[in-house]
Amino acid sequence: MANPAISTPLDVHLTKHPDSNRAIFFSSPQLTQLFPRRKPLTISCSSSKSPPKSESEKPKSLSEQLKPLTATTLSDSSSDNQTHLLSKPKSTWVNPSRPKRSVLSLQRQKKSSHSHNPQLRDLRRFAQKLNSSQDESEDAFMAALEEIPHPPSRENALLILNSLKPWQKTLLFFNWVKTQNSFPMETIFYNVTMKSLRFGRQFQVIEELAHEMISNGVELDNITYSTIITSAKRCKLFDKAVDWFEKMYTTGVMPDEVTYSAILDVYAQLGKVEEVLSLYERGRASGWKPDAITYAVLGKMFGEAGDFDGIRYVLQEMRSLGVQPNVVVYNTLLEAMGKAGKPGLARSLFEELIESGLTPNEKTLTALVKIYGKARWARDALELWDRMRSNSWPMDFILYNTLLNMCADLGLEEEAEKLFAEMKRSENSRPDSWSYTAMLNIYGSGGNVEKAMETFDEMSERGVQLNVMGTTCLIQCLGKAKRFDDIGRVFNVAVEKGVKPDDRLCGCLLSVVSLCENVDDENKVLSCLQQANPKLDDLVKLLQEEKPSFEAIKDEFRSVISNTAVESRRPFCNCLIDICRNGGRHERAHELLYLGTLYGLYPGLHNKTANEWSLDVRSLSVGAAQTALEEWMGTLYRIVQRKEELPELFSAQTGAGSHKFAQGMANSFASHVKKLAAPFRQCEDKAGFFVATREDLVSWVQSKAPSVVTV
DNA sequence: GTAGGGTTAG
Repeated sequence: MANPAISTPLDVHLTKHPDSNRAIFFSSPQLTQLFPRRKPLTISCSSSKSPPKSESEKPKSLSEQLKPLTATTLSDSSSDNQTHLLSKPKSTWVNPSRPKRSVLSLQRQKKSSHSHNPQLRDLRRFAQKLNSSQDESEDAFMAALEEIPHPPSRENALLILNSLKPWQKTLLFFNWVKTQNSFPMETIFYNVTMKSLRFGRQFQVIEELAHEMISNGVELDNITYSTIITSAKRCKLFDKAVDWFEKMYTTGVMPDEVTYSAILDVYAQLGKVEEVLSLYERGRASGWKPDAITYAVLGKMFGEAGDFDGIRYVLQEMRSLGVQPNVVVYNTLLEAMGKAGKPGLARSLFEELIESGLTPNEKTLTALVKIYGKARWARDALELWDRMRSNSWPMDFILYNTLLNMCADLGLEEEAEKLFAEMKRSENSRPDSWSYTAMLNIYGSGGNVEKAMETFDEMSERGVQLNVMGTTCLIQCLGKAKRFDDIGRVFNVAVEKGVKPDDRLCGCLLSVVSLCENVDDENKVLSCLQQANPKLDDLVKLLQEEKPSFEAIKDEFRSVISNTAVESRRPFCNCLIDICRNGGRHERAHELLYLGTLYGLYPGLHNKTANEWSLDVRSLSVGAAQTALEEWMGTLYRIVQRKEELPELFSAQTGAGSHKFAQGMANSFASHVKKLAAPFRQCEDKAGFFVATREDLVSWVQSKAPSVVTV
């Protein structure tokens, strides 16, 4: 029976794009030729058709105009009004003789400038007093209001309203001013109050105020609408944000660029890329020259989608319009490059930022450090680190922690220790739970069990909260050192401190089970697993029994796997296979590999072309890889015997392991190949790549008894 | 937090 949870697609091969392109965007038009054009978007604009005269003269509401764009979208490619948005941004769909109706006002709403208030200091101080009052009750606040130093004139009231927080106090003051009846409540009072409510994520109250404005005939302006829209956005009420955006058109208020880019961000966060682009294009066609913030919104959207072509498009648009990115835009685009897997282009973009005379901030550097760490670009990471110090670029504790994580990614233990000590000495960047976790990760993956345990003890002494990732790193490290008693202790401390075991921790316990050499140790670890995930523990015990039928295993396996986070499913299966092999249950290991394959945990394990069949075991554990090799050799043996057609070349890939601490998968695989006397040879120029020719394979089959290769 | 839009960590 198909289990929907099991058929969830797995992201198996985290394809890396090891680009090292140093081309700089704003100065290299050739770069555009290196990449394929983005798939053109098609758009059907009902409003761009030539409508009958009478209808074209009738003003169409902007909401109506936008509808085909935002709601019915852009899929109707049969329309002859289709436009290739991205490949031809300034295309012919705007008929100059009949200019399209504007979708936004090119003039940004002006803010009133307030004149100097001689009572400013008094009023500020009074507002501070209201803010800092310990008694949060309404009565206390109302009593404190009695002491207002000057009468609440329009200007005075506005000044106080602007300085109040949190939102409860702002709202109380706003309502109090209303009861004073000294002057009519204008839009600006609502706007200021709504802003405070937005900090408190009080969308419902904001909406009530908006309705009050409507019923009292107070004008809602662009500032009101943009505040409402961004409040809804912050509360993830995207439907509400869109509703209010449409409401402004129907009530005849034209958005300016601030409101417009706010709504672009709403659609961007909804992942509605095509809608964002059509709105963007409509704005452009109205004569809008977007500012850097708009491009930050677009850049982030493409980054979230991992859409490198889209990021490139953003850069091209900015360049062609002469919009100079600011640091925030660069930061967003750097993040986006990271998510699109383009470390080389991120590096170029960073150099461009420097050349443009901007100074990177903490977020810039955090983004880049993270990218270099994940790409395992040690040289670039260390070079960047040097530059950070020599230029005294700003640091904060997130950047410190990101640097520590980078050290973990690159296996830079000494550098991490220096950094960690520096954090301890610092004023504002004391090591927190993240920092300690990074250290546990570094010591754990480096196999430095003594220091990992010292770190663990230090955390207890300093009252730093242990989290599930730290626990996992520690247990993994203790497992490799075969310190099974300590595993039980660490596990119990973690649970006592409120750590909730997740699937990664269970996978880690499972991998430790596979390292145990006797039943005593195994039971120590299994008792942890029993607490963390009883069903998984049951499955391990079932696999160790003599009797269970394949059907029984299949049922239990499916039940466990379907309740497991997608990214932990393959690791679970790998460990279960290892446990079976270690216990001498090879047949059961083959059954598990079969089940894993059946449930889609090993896509891409086998690849066939006319000339080459290959086995890719890079995402398997050592035991699972051996099982897969045996299985494959058995299959090939039978195919040779049946004299079926074979390709010229056979290959197996173990990967060379770019990580400093990566297990020697290639070595184990090589020795297993030798044990089977299989005809695979590791390529001298390509580590982790094994090949055999058809001739090798056929002569090997002819020289072997079936029992050698079949399990 | 100068009435409104955009950016940092397993």
